Amino acid sequence: MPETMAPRPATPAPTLNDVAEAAGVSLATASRVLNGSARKVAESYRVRVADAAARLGYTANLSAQATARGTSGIIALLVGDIADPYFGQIAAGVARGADEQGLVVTIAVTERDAAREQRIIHALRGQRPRGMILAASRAEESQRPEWRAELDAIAGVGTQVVMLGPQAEGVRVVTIDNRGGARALGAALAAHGYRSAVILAAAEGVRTSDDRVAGFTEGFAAAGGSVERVLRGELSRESGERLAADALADGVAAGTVVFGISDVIAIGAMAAIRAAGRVIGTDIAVTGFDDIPTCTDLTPPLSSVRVPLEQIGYQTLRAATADDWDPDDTTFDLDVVLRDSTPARTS
Amino acid sequence: MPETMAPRPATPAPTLNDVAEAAGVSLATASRVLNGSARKVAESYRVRVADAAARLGYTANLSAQATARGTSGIIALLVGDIADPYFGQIAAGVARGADEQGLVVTIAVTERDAAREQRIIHALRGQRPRGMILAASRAEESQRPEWRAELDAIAGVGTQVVMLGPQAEGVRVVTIDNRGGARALGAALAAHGYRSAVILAAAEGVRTSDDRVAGFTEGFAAAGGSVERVLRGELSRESGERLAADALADGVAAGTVVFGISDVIAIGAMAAIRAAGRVIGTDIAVTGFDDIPTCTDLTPPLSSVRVPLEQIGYQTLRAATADDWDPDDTTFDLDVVLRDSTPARTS
DNA sequence: CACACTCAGGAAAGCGCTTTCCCGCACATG
DNA sequence: CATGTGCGGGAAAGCGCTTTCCTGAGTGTG
Repeated sequence: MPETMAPRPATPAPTLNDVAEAAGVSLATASRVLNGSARKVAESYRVRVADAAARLGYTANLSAQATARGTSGIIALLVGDIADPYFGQIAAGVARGADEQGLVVTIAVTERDAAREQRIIHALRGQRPRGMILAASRAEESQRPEWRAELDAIAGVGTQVVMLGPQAEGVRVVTIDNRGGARALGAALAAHGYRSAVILAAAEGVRTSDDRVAGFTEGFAAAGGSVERVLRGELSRESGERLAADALADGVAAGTVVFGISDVIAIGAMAAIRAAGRVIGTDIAVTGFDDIPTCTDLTPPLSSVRVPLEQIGYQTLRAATADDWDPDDTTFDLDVVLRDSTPARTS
Repeated sequence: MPETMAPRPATPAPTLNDVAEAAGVSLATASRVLNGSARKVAESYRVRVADAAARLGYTANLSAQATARGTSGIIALLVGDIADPYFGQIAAGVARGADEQGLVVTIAVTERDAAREQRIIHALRGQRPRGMILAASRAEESQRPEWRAELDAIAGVGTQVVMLGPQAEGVRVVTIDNRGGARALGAALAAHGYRSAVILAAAEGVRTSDDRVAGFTEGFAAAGGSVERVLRGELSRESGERLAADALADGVAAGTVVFGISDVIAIGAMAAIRAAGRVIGTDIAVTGFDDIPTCTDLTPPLSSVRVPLEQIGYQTLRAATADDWDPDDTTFDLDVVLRDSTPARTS
């Protein structure tokens, strides 16, 4: 082992024992002073210990603390892709909540792959985390037996599991009313005079996508519109671009609205539409979903449905840590935000 | 404590002891089989243990393992704001590298605040992480004595610190050649016929910002351009918008190029310019830095300097874990990408 | 056949904490 | 003055692992 740089100083980290000795008290007392205990310690001892700790630059060894206590201050967060602004915002909310409670968050990337997710969950169980937040799970997963077994095992170590998404047995759930939001979006567009729509979605079985497709269809149809086609791909910009190109190749009538079930998909679609020489808005309208910050910077600005992701992340953390938990608190309502990418049709 | 949902099953997590008993071997043997040891174990024992572990759904308690070993498999990552695509991409690279090596990454948000950062570092030291990646530190920090003391203490617990940014004593460093990239950008714009520039930067002392300002100025001036003004704010869209509005209020000549030292700043500037009724590109040109994915989706597409953030994140992780470490591997060169927001001037 | 030697399991001593007990002290009570 | 009762410090027993020893069995040698 070369050990090229940063030769470890011979100063090992001070232990609680060191602090106790320096303060001239017992280990037990030092522990009580420094790491919140119910028992009182005389003021005189308290200061001596606190001083010694400060002087030595003591920091409790969290691992040791966790083994002794049998529980850690860790929140495990599983996201599909941390570079995606969708998950980034959620992570920001989770991080804020965790910070408030003095918890640490470990993050893992599932790449939206179920097998990978399960492996990660199994590995993370070893941390004995206080809570585990599943932000990228599919609906069907929660039915599979191995999955159930893993979840039970997790509950066994005292970890509270929270899923962001659809109802599921035995875990707390924070739901986004994707269906309702999409319904409102469909209705709003119909009210704007649109009668024909093409939907660009993710694969069937991705619950978020399915809900948005269903909701939009309901709302749009109820107000007299009709969904011509639903094309399925992935939750990515590239997929949106490809699907939109396919649709355009098959012919898309002027006055149609293209609904990308997430903003990144819609953004890809905009690129494809432009590349095909069509005009976004007056010719082909486009709307997304999520209302990521980029929406307002596009030309034309992209219509969307605002999803308060940071808030959601925060609530999800709360759900993981709160002793009492009222599921009613945690359905988020969404606002439709129409912009110039879906101008009112005055025909 | 209401304990509303998910009543903990009475099944506590199986311990290594349970596995050993189930397999009819000693604790030591079980440990050697399951958690990589140099010592050999007879095949017959090996299978019995492995079977028992699988049957019981055993997962090693990482905290206990860490206390016993005196070192953990944790990488602590400090970012300014995880919702910012800049940090999001870096985090993705770090996560990928960590996953490859079976490490876990804990993430903390400094909000770009030095005091907060220091608090977090102190707290995270308790984890005894294998490595700590500082992605949002300022240059001056590394000089302050408390800072040095904290860093020494961290090294004392065996944590390898890696800073993303300027050179610093005693820690490994991964550098982005901001100055060089910006110089190239300035030169390229001058070559495109621009002669006058306004720079929108972050506060003085933010090293990344300072380097980009300096580099751009060098490159632009060397080729005959002149930087009219440098306005300072923060690294955010809002700041970019505000600064650009200020500049416009003071008057900006047609043919000037506005350089936002990060893409988000440039994007804010684009909004302000448009709001002022000016045309981006032909009238006032705009360029950013970082080349976040959004750049190509803007209208006009935003010129920028490509910074391979995911790669950089990956390399910082390597820097944190590699035994041998060659600092030369880790200066990243940047590519200028000119798009329609800075058309060639044909005057 | 006595005598080093390996080899691999198991007992047990940690790792740095928390927490249960025990115990001596000071004060209150009859 | 004997007894009861809090109170709070300290000894020590864990927590679930790793790792150092110790030990007995199996080899090879002269």
